[in-house]
Amino acid sequence: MEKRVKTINDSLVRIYGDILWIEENELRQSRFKDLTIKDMHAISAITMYDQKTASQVAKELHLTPGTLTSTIDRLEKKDYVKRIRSNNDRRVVRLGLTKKGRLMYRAHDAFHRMMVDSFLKDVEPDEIKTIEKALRNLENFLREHS
Amino acid sequence: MEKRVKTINDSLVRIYGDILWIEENELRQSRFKDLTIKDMHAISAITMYDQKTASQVAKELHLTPGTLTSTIDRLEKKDYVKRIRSNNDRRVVRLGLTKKGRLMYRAHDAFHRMMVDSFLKDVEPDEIKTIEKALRNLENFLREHS
DNA sequence: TTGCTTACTTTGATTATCAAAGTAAATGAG
DNA sequence: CTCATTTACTTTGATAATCAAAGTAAGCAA
Repeated sequence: MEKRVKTINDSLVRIYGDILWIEENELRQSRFKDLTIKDMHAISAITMYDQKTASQVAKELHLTPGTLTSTIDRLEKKDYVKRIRSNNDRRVVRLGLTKKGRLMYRAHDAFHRMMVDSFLKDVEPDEIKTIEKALRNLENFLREHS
Repeated sequence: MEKRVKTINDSLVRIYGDILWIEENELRQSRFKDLTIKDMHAISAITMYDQKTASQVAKELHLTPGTLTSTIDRLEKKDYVKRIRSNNDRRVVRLGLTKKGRLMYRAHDAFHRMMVDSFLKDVEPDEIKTIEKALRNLENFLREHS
């Protein structure tokens, strides 16, 4: 592998591996000790805003419907998430966050904001375009392969 | 969250979530169907080159010693990895790849190479410096938080 | 020699996950 | 309108990854 490509690859691999682990540690030291990172990412995917359906969230998280059901059971029991039966279609479960869930959501979002801010530290506005281009490239690559 | 930061964050989150899943699918269609992505990442961490110790690999993968032992048991049984008892210190297990393991390693590396190549498509040499800077920033941030 | 430390393995329990079967609501063809 | 089919989710039963803690065996130090 060309050296530059290899360096960037190694960096991406390290970052990828470390992020989950660091998020887990931050979580354990926070007031949300009763959650795993998977729980946190479920809360993050549900979001404060949309009232997505269970199927939508399952797809985003690449989980089977059964697994999502048990994830939601757990988060509902711990009072982070609530199920809202759709009135249009009584089969559909829409998902929302409780007050506690919204607190968690904001805390996680704040951590991500810090992470991205650090990522862009000393990066000039016109350089940001380069980064956005590269990320779009990668997303396109992943889309082609899925 | 500032709009630009939010866009980049969302992009990173999508990429993060999709990569594992896509690697898993590629794997299932390949000649290495008997491996999970976790197995693959263990093989990737062991590398073709270093003969790292079990402890080093466990640390890199953020696994406990016990979990690493069972991972290695599995990969040794499937003939991807071999244990090599150190002669200097008979407690130490050094890890190496078998022929099959090296094949897998190269295949996975090739996929990563494609991914990074796509990431850097249309990115000019001087723009690559920007990307390297941003990745260094992120690695420093993660180091501070671990 | 004896006690302490290190490197790994074993054990037992827990938990996330999936595939497949089940339930209940919506839809559509006749 | 009715019944077969599809859709959206839940339940069930099994499997596998993981961890903490205890165990083993080798090295080290006094």
